[in-house]
Amino acid sequence: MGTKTKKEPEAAAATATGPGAATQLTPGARRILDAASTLFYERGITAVGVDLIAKEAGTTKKTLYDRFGGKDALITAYLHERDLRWRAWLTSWVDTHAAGGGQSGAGEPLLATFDALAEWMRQHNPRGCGFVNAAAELPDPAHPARRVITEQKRWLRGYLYELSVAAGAHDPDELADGLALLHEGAVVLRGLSVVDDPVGAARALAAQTLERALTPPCAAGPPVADTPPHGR
Amino acid sequence: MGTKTKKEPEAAAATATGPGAATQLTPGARRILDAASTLFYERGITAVGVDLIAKEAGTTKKTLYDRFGGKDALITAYLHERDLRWRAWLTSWVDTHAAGGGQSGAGEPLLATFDALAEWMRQHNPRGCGFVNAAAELPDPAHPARRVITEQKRWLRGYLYELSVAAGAHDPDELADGLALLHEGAVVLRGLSVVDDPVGAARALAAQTLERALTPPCAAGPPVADTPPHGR
DNA sequence: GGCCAGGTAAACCGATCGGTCTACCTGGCC
DNA sequence: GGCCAGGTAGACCGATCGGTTTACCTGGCC
Repeated sequence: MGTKTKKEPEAAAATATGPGAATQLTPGARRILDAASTLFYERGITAVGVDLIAKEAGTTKKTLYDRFGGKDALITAYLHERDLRWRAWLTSWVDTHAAGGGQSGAGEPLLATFDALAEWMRQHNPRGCGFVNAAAELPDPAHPARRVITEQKRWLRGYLYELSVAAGAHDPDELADGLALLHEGAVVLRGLSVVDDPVGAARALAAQTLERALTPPCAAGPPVADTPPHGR
Repeated sequence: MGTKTKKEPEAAAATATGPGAATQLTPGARRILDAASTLFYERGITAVGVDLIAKEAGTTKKTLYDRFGGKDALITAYLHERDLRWRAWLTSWVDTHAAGGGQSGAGEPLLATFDALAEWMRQHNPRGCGFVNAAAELPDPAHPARRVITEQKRWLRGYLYELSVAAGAHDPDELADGLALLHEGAVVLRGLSVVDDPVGAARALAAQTLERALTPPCAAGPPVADTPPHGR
């Protein structure tokens, strides 16, 4: 094989590396990724074939394989970009909606994350969390997209932890875990018509939790044993 | 198309109707359903083909189609049986572990549901909730298995509601919603290595919530506005 | 003009998909 | 013995899967 310029699909850079790498894409690649994002989320990853993606994007499989290298890389790119969008959405929402004078105190940014989630889901989330769905369809732990999925969840927990510390929680780890639980639960229960307003319920429960987590531990906390019967 | 005895795959009864219908199955059908359950859960529904299921069960596709009628019905039967197992597990656990003198009061049965969940997942749940995963792979709302999925979630919420009423919660609806949220969140976050002990965290948060939900509303509740900024 | 990245069009590959079919064997029941 | 449900074995169907290949067109840049 000569030293020609072929080989190594360039968009592979968008799959695993730099944050802004997903921005500059060939027009064809852009349409492919957009089409793939919609189809993967709405119909499922394994249920959507590359032929359909290419057709829907108005291109051919050739372009798809030239730009992305394969379906797995395209899946990874889809999740990566979705992750970037969600992070940007959440942080900018929190920055704008909780920066001013929140009347409910230091926990305002943490509560705002639930409002951001509600609006995000209202706009583009009728089928639950794209990452949880993807994880369901990609059992292989070695699949490159798995890293993107776990990173997304880990980032949210980390973000909630930062906000918890900033809010002055006396156990930011516990608070972040609890709020992460509520986030995931709300996303899952939405779409499955079992709870009327899952995000609202999660926010209400979060407000209760916050109230307790932000008051000094000596204030009103009864000395209940918080260790479950079977320990650990 | 005479009036012969062919037609109408019998196991279709196990897909949509009666609760105990899944019990009496042909030996071959039993092996097929067992194999399908394992494969569907561990590798994903769309990723597993009927050929593999038949081979793994030591039968042929002929038997599979004779007994179940098609892949969709087999999927439905898989979810239905898993649902039955989970309900039996949860209720029997709560009955045996919370019937006696729970020292933490009337909320004991509700807390016990989290212990039941923890043990259930420890035994057979490395890949998250089979129903959530299935929902991710079956976008079509008309798919027969969707009914089983939503029924499973609805049942859990209903069960939590009953226990909440029995515990004397002054807002059993709100409590059931909150606990359902924690259940789902715990199941999702397990397997995605982001929180050390999701079920434990959920249980701890549930204990806090219970404490508040079971005390009279006039006790210590500050009159904070529980309406989010943007209402609803 | 030459070069080349980017793209379109379409044939092609082996494998697998869900599903059907014929043929034959077995054991129990009437 | 006849009948039949249940099962095994395996060929077969059209469609689609992920992926590769050849050929040709286009516009910009040197």
